[in-house]
Amino acid sequence: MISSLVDEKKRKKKSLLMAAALELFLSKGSESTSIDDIVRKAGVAKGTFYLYFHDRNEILREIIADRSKALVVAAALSANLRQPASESEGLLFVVEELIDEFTRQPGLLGLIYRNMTWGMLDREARMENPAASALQLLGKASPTSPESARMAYVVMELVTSISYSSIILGEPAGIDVMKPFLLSSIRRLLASEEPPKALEAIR
Amino acid sequence: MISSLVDEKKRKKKSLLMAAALELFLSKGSESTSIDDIVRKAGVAKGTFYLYFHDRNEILREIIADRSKALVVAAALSANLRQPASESEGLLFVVEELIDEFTRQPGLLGLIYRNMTWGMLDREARMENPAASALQLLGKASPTSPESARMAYVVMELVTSISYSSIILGEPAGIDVMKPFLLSSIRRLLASEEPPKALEAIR
Amino acid sequence: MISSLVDEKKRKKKSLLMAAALELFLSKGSESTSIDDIVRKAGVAKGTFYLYFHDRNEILREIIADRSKALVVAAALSANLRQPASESEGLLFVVEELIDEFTRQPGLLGLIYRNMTWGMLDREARMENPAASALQLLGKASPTSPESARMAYVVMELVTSISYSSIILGEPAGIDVMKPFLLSSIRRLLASEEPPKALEAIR
Amino acid sequence: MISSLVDEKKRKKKSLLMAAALELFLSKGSESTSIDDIVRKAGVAKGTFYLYFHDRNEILREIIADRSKALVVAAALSANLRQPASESEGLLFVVEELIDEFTRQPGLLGLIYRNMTWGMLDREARMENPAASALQLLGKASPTSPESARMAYVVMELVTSISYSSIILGEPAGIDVMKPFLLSSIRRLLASEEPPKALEAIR
DNA sequence: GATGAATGAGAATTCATTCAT
DNA sequence: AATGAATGAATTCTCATTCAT
Repeated sequence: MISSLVDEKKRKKKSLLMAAALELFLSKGSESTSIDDIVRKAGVAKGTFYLYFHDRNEILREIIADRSKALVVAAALSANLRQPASESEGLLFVVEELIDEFTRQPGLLGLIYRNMTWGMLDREARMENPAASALQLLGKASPTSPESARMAYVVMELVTSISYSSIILGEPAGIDVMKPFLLSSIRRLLASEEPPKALEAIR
Repeated sequence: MISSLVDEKKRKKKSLLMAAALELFLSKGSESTSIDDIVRKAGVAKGTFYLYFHDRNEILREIIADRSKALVVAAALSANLRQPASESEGLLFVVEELIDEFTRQPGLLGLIYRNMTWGMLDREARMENPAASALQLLGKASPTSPESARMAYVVMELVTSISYSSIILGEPAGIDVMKPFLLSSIRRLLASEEPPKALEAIR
Repeated sequence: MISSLVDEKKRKKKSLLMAAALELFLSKGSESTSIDDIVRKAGVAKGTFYLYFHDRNEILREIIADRSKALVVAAALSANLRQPASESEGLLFVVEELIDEFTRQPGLLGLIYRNMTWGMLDREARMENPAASALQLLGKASPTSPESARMAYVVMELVTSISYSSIILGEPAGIDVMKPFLLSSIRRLLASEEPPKALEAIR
Repeated sequence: MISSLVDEKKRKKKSLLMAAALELFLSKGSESTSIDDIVRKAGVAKGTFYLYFHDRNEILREIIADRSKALVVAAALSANLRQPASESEGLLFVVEELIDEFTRQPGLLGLIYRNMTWGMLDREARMENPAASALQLLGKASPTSPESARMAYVVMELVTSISYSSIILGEPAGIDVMKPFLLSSIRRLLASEEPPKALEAIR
């Protein structure tokens, strides 16, 4: 009872710090955000920060793991609503939702791109693979073979890095141009893995 | 001319600084290399640094542009020796050489991955596209369509990011596993862009 | 009585804290032991510390007084077993036992040397003089004259400081070399106090 | 020429810092003197401190080595003026001068006592022994045997620790009482080492 | 009495940048 | 052009102490 109240408070303070840090990371970049900035924004004392995090990297890692997970979960849920007919189609829907989300939150994309690896998410979520989380959430089984797990990883990396260069840098073209290009590329990548019929279905 | 001698000297000191900085960036990371470290290693005074570079980011950018270019040039030359039969095959050869070079120089890969974008190289080299430089060096024309320029860009991003996660982080598998996987994926990506014959030729 | 039970409990928690602190002081030095370290080791809350001690110096002083007293008591008891024939011989035996104990517990020596003075012990024990405690415990009377009280004090200081430099620093030689040297020096110091003639001669 | 001017300036700045630090160490103790205090008093920027010293301990060590040496040199010179007839008498004169100097500068005594060992001075001065420095300065040879070197060391420790407890703490009596007591004790210590004649000479 | 989350002053240290020589 | 001593703002991190529960 009592302890749960205290625990509640503690969780809140941690969230408070993470929220403040996220906002600053997005607005001025994680590099140029000092712990001083974070505690000032969170309205707590400097020492309090160190009660919850060992150093700036720790809060950064936690935020990225948290946000990435939320991102994938949201994308997977949205994808699911579209009732994909196959594993490939599911992944494709997830990719599309991710691109849209990155477009809406370019700051988050910038934060994630430079500081995360999809492997983090796996470890965090105890999943075999980042795309796997999406697929699991889609109610589908995890990728059936190491081969397709690798393909999912490659797809996720491709989406992230092209989204980054396209949305943030406008290279080699804007996201409006790159999105269909990316989707068709991924379709092609996944195609040969599936029997011709399924391939047709996706297209 | 006297002025050319002076220019020569200036260029030498600049190179000296860049060489020292590169070595340090590779061994201890660009983040934790101070200007003090650089000038000490180069054996020049602190003030001298500011005669040639505005700040640490400038020397970092210059080094990355320089090394990336060298990387692509070397890969393109090696690829050329293998006498590719088509544009696609040429790009594929370049990719293979790049992966090998990244494997030999993981430090350089780490430096480049976090701090460059292939767009930098384009601007620097006044080329439309990173792969374009490779292709130009191969004596082929620049990518014939915007479509294929985009594809080249996508391929380069894919190679860099998967090389990074594979070689540096071992995710989702070692480079020995990922290299063939990556090459076949890229082959598939490029395939549909070419007429069936060319496709055959590459395989 | 209830109050005595409470007192008992209080004393227990205090001892618990002192034991934890002693262990830490010996292993990492008093300077680098924080109150946090102490309470963590003792398994009590931070606030509890302040219920029993005003600050870190207070617990340090108490520990040193406590340990020094124990040291002298033990040395005196051991010395007593050897049935010294005179006050001088008694002191000499105490000295020898002290050196042996310091050799066995160099950590304690380090703690004591930098932070105590034999006067502390006197005040604590309400004795006129540190050696006095030894002598009293030996069942002998307190030093008979201020003169011999001073001599006892000088002897104790000499033993402590030479034990410290010899055992901890190895200067000017190891304790195996310095112990006999020290004992013979002290014998010489005490000698002349006894036979009237010699005493006169010196004065 | 030019470089010597710069060197001169550098030495001056270092001395400036050491002088400021010494004054603060004497007035508020080395423990509670921050680097901030030192640079403020010296009137230089904080970074300047780190140009000359690695940390607070380094400046403390340098100051103590410097002051101890000055102390011994001064004592030895004064002792020399009194034209000692023997090695023992020379050491005795040095001791007396040291006691007087400690009496005049109790702050310095406090600083030295807690933080130095006579061995430091030896190493610093490349002398075999602290007392040796005194004797060397007296124009006498270094202690002739390891035995007498040890005795000199013991004497120096004894003087320092008794001066400390007497002058700073008033234990077991004031320095006016302890000085003659200490001198006669030391005389007794040294006595038996010398042939009767020399003994006479000292008296 | 006991707890431990919260505090915030303060200490050490780094480092890009300037500028007199 | 070249030097390198000096700067001081900025940052990280520690820790004794308080106080509401």
